Amino acid sequence: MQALKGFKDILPDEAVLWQQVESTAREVFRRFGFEEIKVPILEKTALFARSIGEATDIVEKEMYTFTDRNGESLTMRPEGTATVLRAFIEHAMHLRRPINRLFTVGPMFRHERPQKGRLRQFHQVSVEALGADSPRLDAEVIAMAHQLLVELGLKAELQLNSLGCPECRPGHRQKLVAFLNRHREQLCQDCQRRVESNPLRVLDCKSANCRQLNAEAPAILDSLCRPCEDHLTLVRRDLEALEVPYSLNPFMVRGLDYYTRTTFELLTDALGAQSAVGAGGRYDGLVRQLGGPDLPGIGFAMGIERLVLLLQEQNGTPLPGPDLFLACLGEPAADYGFTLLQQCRLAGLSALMDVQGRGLKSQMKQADRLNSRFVLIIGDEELAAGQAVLRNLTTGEEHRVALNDQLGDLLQTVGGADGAGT
RNA sequence: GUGAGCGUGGCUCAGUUGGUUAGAGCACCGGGUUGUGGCCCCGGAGGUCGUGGGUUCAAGUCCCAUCGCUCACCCCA
Repeated sequence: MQALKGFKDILPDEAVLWQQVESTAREVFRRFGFEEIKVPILEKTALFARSIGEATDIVEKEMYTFTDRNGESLTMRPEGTATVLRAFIEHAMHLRRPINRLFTVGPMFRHERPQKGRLRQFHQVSVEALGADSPRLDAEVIAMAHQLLVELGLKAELQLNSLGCPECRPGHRQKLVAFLNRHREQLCQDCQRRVESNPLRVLDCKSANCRQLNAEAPAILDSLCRPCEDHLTLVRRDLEALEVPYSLNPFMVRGLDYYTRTTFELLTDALGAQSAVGAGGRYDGLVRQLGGPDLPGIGFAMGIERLVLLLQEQNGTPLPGPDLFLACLGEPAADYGFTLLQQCRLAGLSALMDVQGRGLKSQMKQADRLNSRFVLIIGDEELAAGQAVLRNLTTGEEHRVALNDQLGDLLQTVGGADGAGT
């Protein structure tokens, strides 16, 4: 038996990095006033079809969709925004406060061919700011995404674009399709197909020919209506004021249909073909489209696997070991040690001892392999004397501590050292 | 869905033109030190060579099929 293709076990060495990503995200988001919301991973299929777009690849061929015992079509969420918005609408959260700043963390599912940094079950931290169309909110959200990467010690390039709105986008699309059709023979196979299915995607093509042609293609930025243009200008002004570095990429496109105006991606060159560690944008018509009030919103998602891969490439973080290992010699000492072990744990220490009756040398070796900070050696003599030998495995220093009910010496030394030297 | 590469102990890999009991390093266990870890030395355990079939006196090695993994395309976090 083995895990399904594209599904992965996260072993302890790697789980440590996940904890680092998640706790850093929670801390940064907290400072920006974002609150956690926990939502189901299973929804009615229609929710995703309506929000992401019927004609997108995700909906057409990548969703884990099945019929449940009641005959209803259900889908394992392929992204986070639709679900959070459903919850937002269902609980009338817009009445709770004027702007809801929400985030959620958890698994997403897409039936794609697995690749480096891309799994069928992957995990995202997903952020949504709902209730205002102010460009300042865009800047705030983008700055927060940027800050999370900074605090994880990761470098990524922030690219910004605007996709316009229902007012100006159709005009641009028309101009673009006309242009592409005029130069159809110069496009690659894929792009010839894209002209029909998703003309914007042509702008994002990596083939040299297409890129060259794209440089002359009508840019969305030139077709923006006045309000959209002003919006972008103000977002840029705020990002500059906050000293968040970015570059404008007029060719950036999003895979989901619901985006309007501001879109952005956080890109790295360290993950092979999977260059995006995070991406997001504004989705002003989406809440209404899902049957809620006509409220604007902006959000982004970061891929946890991709962040962890980046962390792994940067440092080799050793697993933190226990605070204390009890090395006991003989049964009386082991019996005493076992109760002492419990006292240590109740007092807040991470503590372990051998349960297989092994020799001292072997126990010392175990303690070393576990990366334990201290070892307390207890034999018959120590029991009789009411004193045990406490050895610091980092420095090799030893001294005797009293074995009494208070454990004062022991807790002060081990607890007080607070991870130093490990 | 398309293309390419790779499957040998827990991990990383070696294995000559097919030729005896399939090796190494790391990790694991024991001993050298019967009460002291890391370094060193000695020993041990652990492998249906992904799976099935075929060719051959003989297959880890050649052929076919199949499964799995990886990378890339598509698309995307």
